[in-house]
Amino acid sequence: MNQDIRVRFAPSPTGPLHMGGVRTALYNYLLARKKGGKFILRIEDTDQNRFVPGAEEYILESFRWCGIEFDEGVHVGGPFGPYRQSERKELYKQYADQLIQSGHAYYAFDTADELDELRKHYESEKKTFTYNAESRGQLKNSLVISEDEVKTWLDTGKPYVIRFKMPASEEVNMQDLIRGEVVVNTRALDDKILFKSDGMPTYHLANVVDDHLMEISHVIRGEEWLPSMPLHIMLYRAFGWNEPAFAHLPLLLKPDGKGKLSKRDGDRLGFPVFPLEWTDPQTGETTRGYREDGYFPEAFVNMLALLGWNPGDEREVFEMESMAEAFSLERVGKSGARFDPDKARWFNHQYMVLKANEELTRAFMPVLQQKGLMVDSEYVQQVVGLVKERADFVHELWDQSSFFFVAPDGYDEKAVKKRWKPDSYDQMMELKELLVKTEPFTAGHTEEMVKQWIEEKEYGMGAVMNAFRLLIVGALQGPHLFDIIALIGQEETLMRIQTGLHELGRKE
RNA sequence: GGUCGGUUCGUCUAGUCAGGUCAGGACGCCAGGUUUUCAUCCUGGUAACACGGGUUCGAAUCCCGUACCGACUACCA
Repeated sequence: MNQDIRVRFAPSPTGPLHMGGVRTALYNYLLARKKGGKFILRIEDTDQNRFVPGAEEYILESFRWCGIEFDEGVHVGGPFGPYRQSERKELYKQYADQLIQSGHAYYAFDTADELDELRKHYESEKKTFTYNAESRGQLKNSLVISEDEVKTWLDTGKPYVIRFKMPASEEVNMQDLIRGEVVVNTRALDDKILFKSDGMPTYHLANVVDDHLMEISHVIRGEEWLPSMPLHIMLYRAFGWNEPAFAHLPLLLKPDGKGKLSKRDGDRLGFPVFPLEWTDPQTGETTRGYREDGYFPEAFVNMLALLGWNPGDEREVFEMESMAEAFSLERVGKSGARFDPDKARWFNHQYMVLKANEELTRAFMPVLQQKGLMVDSEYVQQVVGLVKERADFVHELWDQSSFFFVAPDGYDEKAVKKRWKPDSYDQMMELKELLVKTEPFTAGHTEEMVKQWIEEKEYGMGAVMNAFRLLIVGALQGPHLFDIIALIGQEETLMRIQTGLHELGRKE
């Protein structure tokens, strides 16, 4: 039984893709990559009322950004298409009919309003209405109505749905790759609608039919689907089809409190919940995304992968390739994983340090241009190399490096108080004289010269260097000072000293 | 309410299937070190087996119960 691995991610285009959904897709993708299988994107748009324009494009763009690629799907095609359920509409009816034929399903003519009414009535008596073996005998369906009348109603176009005839009491034994054996008695289940009165299948039918037709080997999805696994299993059995393997992933939980991670948590705690920025076409409301917040896709994906899965060793920073290599469903945890924004930031920092200066420069150039700075990218690369390990995001680079591009427009008050001493003025004056004649103006050489001079004059290293830094940077921060002056150059260095001398003056 | 699932440091987790290292790593936090500054970095520290029974020489690990948490319970997916 060396069956080919075929997995799918099947979102419904009802809005932006939640990061939990991205993780689900990622695990599917990783398994496919690991096993040399196929990864399929299927759009589950059987609910016409919930269709949101732009959502499908958003989903595609999200995966493109994340570096998650599909072998088959709406956008790339494939031998099992179409991959959009609305385009497969004609397919489903025959399968629903097949189930009616075999006695596993039946027509039901109760209207949504009637059922609502019934539910309310039950609720008022503190009971729960369930459309099941117990109640179906009292309702309007082909199990109680005469065959002739059913035929007449059908012929006259009376709205109907097709429901699954759930056995009254039967143990369903199921195997979940993550949770092991799960047993449910059908008495706790209801006669789920398989085919809606609008002519579309529900998720349950479409999902099972498509997974079968597309020869899906593993259904890997969120834990919220666990309760409907028995129905799906029953469906496979009713059709007489082989069941795929199932794996229900643990939920992504909010950083604080309880419950699954929601958009509101992100708004409340200040982090994105979606991969990309999303603007609601209805309200115009915009929701932030990881991409726009400055996360590297590699970091986002890496962080997500480790939420619920680990390689079994102590590696944490993974590129997609090695992640796929190390991935296995056996190492996916059972319990919900709380999202930690701090750790997400840490992951981004790891990639910041890892990234080539060229790549960071490409990302940083637009920031510089926006500030009206025309700088050589060779120069920026050197700057980035010096400061990247001090930042978590590209947009933090400016704060760490502004003094490489513009002279200080003021001097940090506290720093002045602490480091601009009565001796400083004369010492800096001397330093300027020294630097005028220092040649070549490299980091190594200037450092050598300055340190030698400090020693000869028996000035305090700390006193001189801090005052010097203050004049060059405007504050007591930044990388190695001799690296800074070497980059900005001799002329600029001398100018900044001159300006600083003038601005700060001699302290009495 | 019912059904199903889950429970190791504050957080992500290793260890559980094949009982036996002071329960390991990472994030965060704290302290120290390196440094001309800040940051990075390095070193160290902090801190957990939900609870109660049982089986056993020995239980985070096996069994039972309890508690707590969550998901689901639509002509939504």
